[in-house]
Amino acid sequence: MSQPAFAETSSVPIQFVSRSRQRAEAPPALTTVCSSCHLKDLCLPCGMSAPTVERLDGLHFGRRRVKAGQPLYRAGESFQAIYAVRSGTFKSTLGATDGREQVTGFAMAGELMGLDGLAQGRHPSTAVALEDAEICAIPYDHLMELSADSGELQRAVGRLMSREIVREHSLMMLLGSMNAEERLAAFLLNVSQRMKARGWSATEFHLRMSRAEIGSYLGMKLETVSRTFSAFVQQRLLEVDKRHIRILDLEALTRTFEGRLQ
Amino acid sequence: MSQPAFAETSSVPIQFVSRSRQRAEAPPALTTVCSSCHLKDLCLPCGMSAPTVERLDGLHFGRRRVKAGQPLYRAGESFQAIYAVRSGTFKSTLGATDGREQVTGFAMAGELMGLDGLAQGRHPSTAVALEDAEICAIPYDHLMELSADSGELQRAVGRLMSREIVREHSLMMLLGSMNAEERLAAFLLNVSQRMKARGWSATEFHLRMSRAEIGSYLGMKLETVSRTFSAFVQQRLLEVDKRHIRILDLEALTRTFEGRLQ
DNA sequence: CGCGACTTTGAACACCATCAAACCCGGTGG
DNA sequence: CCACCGGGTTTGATGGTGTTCAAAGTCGCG
Repeated sequence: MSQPAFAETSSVPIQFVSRSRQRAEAPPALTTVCSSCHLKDLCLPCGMSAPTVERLDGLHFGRRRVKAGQPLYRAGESFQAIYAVRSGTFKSTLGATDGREQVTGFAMAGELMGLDGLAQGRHPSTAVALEDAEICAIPYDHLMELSADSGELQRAVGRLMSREIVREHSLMMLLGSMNAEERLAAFLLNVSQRMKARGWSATEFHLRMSRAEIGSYLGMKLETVSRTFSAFVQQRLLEVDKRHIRILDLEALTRTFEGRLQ
Repeated sequence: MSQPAFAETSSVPIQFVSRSRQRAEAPPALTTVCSSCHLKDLCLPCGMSAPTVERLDGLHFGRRRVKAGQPLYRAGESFQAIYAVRSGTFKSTLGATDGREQVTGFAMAGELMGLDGLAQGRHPSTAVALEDAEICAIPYDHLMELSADSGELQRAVGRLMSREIVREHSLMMLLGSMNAEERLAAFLLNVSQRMKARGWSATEFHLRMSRAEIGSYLGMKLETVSRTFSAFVQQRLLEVDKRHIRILDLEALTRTFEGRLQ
């Protein structure tokens, strides 16, 4: 574990811009307030009352761009902030000492990353952008200070962490008891729902990750992922053109793994 | 994995403090204070300063016995409290609508359960005692109130949840990329470490769970678990008599899955 | 154009699941 | 006392699913 902390991580330093400064002089592009963010119903403020969201505006979010293929943070780095995806897609990976690594999740706009770093004060995982992306860095200390004053905020943060646990539970279920078709169906339906929640089509979308990354996430080899896609095409459940997916029969796809999840 | 250093078990006797504020319907439930609990270095108070632990004493823990085979809580029940195991062993399971269920974890003395219920306000999983057991019920509302006053406590709770996320990450790695021998070796070494942290032998112990439960947890069938045990016996890594395990060669067992985890 | 990264498809094989039988052990009841 | 039962475990034989190895196709890009 020889991880030079910030050496190669980012060319662009995170900028923490206070809200007053922002009003006064800072370029508006670099700071954000939750209350006027278009992602507020998906992201950190989800489910909070308006006054509480305004409280969040006091947070000094730093915005940062991350180029495709670049890491947002790496395993071993000290934990300072959690991250909210503004645009783009990320993968989180856990590395083994023998070089193998496994994808533990994909994050889309409005989703949070880095909650796992809190346990040890260092990130155990690495987050890499799958396309050019933009994030909000939410300083954890500051978030804790704020939530000490607000029960609602405190609870919301707890719920977010709990939701992450629940998410991983379903993934364990998937990895522990589903076959290849069920796994891929579950994955596609999950992506479909998340696309829909973001106002995109639930039945036609572009995957940002490679077959190998999907396979790593689902616990199967890239060849098996590819074969399973082909099988779905043959069954007329999907149309697939490389990473472009069109779901032809959502119900049948759902039936493929019905009763297996939740 | 995260193993807090083990401190003296024998010394401090458990103190039960009866409280005047007790609900009418409640049985003469005993309450417990964290500061004098023999599990305090493993459990909720782990890593907290003495003053903060004393703050925790203000929590009205309910103690409860759970008989072998009985549920502590069931999927679907409303979430009120998180639970700390005082004695005994539990399994957490996630059920599928088709009746299949999967074990998502085992909890031993000092470990917490139920954190996943916070997300939706109901427990998504069921916790069942594998032997006669005793737990502390930690009312979540009350815990939140307390932690609003104490940054340290607030952080500790956050760390606990994060640790759960990290734990599940390792399990995903296991389920996603290990073969049968690696999985069982990882499981046995994990149990071994947890036994050791509780002052028991790291090399000889009694498993509380069946082959089927181990299999469910590790994503394999009970027959495969059994065969893998036999293979380890043949390799002179273990002695196995039903659920009684003696590890003969800890290093070799470690080598079996070296580099795969973390 | 040609290279590299990614994807698809085929063929053979390995590993684990499945089905089946036997065993062990404690508990119950004739 | 023994027979019987049920739950859990072990072991064998067989087959299926997904992996592995290999080759060829596609696409973007310098």
